[in-house]
Parts: sequence; structure tokens; C-alpha cells
Amino acid sequence: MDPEEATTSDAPAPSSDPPVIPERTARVDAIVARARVLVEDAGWEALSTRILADDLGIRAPSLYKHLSGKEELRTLLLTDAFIEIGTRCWEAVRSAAVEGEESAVGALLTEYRSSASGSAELYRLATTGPLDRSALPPGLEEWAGTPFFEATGDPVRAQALWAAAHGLAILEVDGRFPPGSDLDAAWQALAHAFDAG
Amino acid sequence: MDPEEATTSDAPAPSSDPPVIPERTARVDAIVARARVLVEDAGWEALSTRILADDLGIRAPSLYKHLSGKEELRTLLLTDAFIEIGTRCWEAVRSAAVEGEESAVGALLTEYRSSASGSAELYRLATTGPLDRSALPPGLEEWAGTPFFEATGDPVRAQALWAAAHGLAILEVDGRFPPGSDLDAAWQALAHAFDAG
DNA sequence: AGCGTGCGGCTAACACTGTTAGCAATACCT
DNA sequence: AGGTATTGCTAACAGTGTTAGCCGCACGCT
Repeated sequence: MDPEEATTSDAPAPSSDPPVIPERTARVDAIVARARVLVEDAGWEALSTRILADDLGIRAPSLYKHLSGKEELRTLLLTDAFIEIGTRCWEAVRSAAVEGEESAVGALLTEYRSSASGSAELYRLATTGPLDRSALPPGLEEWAGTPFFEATGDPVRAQALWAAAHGLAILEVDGRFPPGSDLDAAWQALAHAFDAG
Repeated sequence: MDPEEATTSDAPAPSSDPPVIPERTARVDAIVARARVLVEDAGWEALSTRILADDLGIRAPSLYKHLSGKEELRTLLLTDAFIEIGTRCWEAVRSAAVEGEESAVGALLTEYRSSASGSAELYRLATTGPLDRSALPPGLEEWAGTPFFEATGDPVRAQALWAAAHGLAILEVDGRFPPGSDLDAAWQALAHAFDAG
């Protein structure tokens, strides 16, 4: 059951279903699938068109029969990542609402963290660097961010919490915390900071 | 930059002076200076060794008489960025302590944000992707993170605040917030969340 | 059946990238 | 003056994303 209280907003309540994404050819699906494996294995930077093509048993220029370029491949991967992370975050806030007990912020952060570190390279790809909004399925960004609004009840705090979570996540993924840091505690501190507020 | 356990231990109280960094040749200084201009202008990704060399009036291979490779150049730029941001953060918490009035967290975040967006490309270069710790001047990271400890009084909260600030900063620099977002308010929300505790 | 059309592969090639090898000139120290 | 280190150079290599153009094969249409 979705919380329909629509706090002070008359906008249509966002659905927990992700927005429809453009159809993909079977071959494109296959390419993206292989690319994803390679990215999660060695990172986006290490993925070259020739390596990907080799992996698919074709030559690099043939990729351009299916994709406009590497940038489109990045967009496709990034779209999938958004949908997966978003789905998990939606579920986190929903089950927190149902079970009623644990704080929604805590549940959300736990899920966000696990999504990020669970597919670290894909998370980095999806969240690092400038973003070509016009290439994204419309509504995806907003949909993926809505759980943070659900958990905080306020758009400003939602953005702040999302950004803070991203900070923790990306620094963890990038191994930027000094060795020996208690990251569990840091995440907990973040949850606590946004719980009382 | 990372908040690490510090005061209240028997370790020497960290100085507000940055750690000494290895000497640089005059020519290296010149190269780094030009590289910095080009990076801040078009980003690290757009900087090629040939472009940099052209700008200096030499050929690309000559750069290797001064630098071991592009990675070292990145380390040098990154080191400068850490020192500058760290210096500004140290000053922020110091003057907040002197004037006593404003919250140290708020002052620190304000300065951190302005450091990041003031030299956005350099900030991105310094904070994005994996970090080769062994190439950094020892103590730099800890020194740059200490202001967050000073502002929060707790190592765990310091790390969480630093990471959260980075999240806000990098998303802002990357233009990742949806257009029309009230970023001033988001930063304020973060400060507020970490003020009370 | 024949024919056209387009899909999806191919090779060759271009303009880049970071980087190495090896040569030459200049400056400096003994 | 002689030797050495410094700092430039050209040529070259392997790798990148990408384009142009060719070729075979499956399909639908008349």
C-alpha cells in the first residue's frame, strides 16, 4: 500500500513502477549484457569497443550498426543501473512503512549502500561525471529519487540525504576512506543525522 | 582528505599548516601551472599531453623529461587541490571558533562548497576515482580531513560529514541535481542535520 | 521465380591518445 | 677543454573511438 498522503503536494503521486524505457533490439540487449559484465569486471574505463566486440565475436565497427557510439552504450547501462537501484530503494521505503518499526531513512540508506557496493563499477559509471539528461528516459531521474522524498517527507532534505548517501557510497566504492575506517558507523551516523532533524 | 582519529590521543595535535610537499623543479612548477589552467578550463579528460606540450611550446615527449607520466601530473594537481581546500577548511573552523557565533559545521560546509565550485574541474580531478595513496605526501589526507573532526568533535561523524559534503559538492559540480533545485537549501539542510546531532 | 531492400557483418583507414627509444644541443662543473 | 647532466627533438608503437565503403544473406513484393 502506497502512502497516499501526498504531503502538501498536488502533483500526481509517483508510481513505484519505473518509467517505461525505449525498446531495445535483441542484439542491443546482448551487447549491453556483455558490456555490463565487462564493466563490472574491470570498470568502464577499461572497456574498449574492440574488447567488447571481441567478446561478442564480432569486429569493433560492427557495433556501430546497433549503437550510435560508446556514449549511447553508457546511457543504456546507466539507465539499467538507475532502474535497479531505484527499485531497491522503493522497496526499502515500502517495507519500512509496512513493518513500521525501523526508520525509513535507515532502511533506505542500507539498501542504497548495498546497491552501490554490490555493483560498484556500474554505480560509478552511473553516478560519475556530467549527465546528458536529454538522453535519459523522461521521469527516470525523478522516479529514482522519490524514495528519498518518501523517507524524509521534504524535498530539500530528500536532496540533501540523497547527495550525502551518494558521497558515502562513491567514496566507499572508490576506496577513498582511509584504511581501517569504520564505514558501518559512518553510515549509521548519517542515518542518525537525518533521522531526528 | 579524511577525518582520522586525532586529538584526545597522544599523537601530536595536527598543525593547521599543511605537511611539506616534495620539492618541485621550476620547470615542473611551470608545467603544473599550465596544466591547471587547461584543466580548469576544459577538464582533465580533455587535457592531452600534446595539448599541454603545445601550450608550453614544446613537444609531448619532452614532458617525460620532467614527469614520469600523466599520472604523476594528476598527483601533483591533486596535491595542490588538497592543500588549497584543506587550508580554506582549516581557516573556516578556526575563524568560527574565534568568532564563536556561527556553527562550525555551517562555516566549514560553506567554505568546502565554495572551494569545490570555485575550481570545479580541479575538485573533480582531486576527488574522483581511485586514489594512489602511496603517491601522496604523507599526512596530507589526514591533515585535510582534520577540520571535519574539529567541527564535529567525533571521528565517525567527521567522516560522515566529509563524505556527505563531498556528495553535495560533486553532484553540484557535475550538474547532477535536477534543474531548478534549491542547492542553498540543500546545503543548509545538511548543516542542520549535523548541527544538532 | 526474380528482384530490391535492408540488416549486419567485414576490412581499411583516420585522427587521436599516452608513451618509449634514441639522437642532438646546450649548460655546468671540474 | 672534457665530461656529464639537462632538456629539447623526431620517429615510432600500440591502443582508442569512429567513419567509409564493400559484401552476403534473408526477407517481402510483384
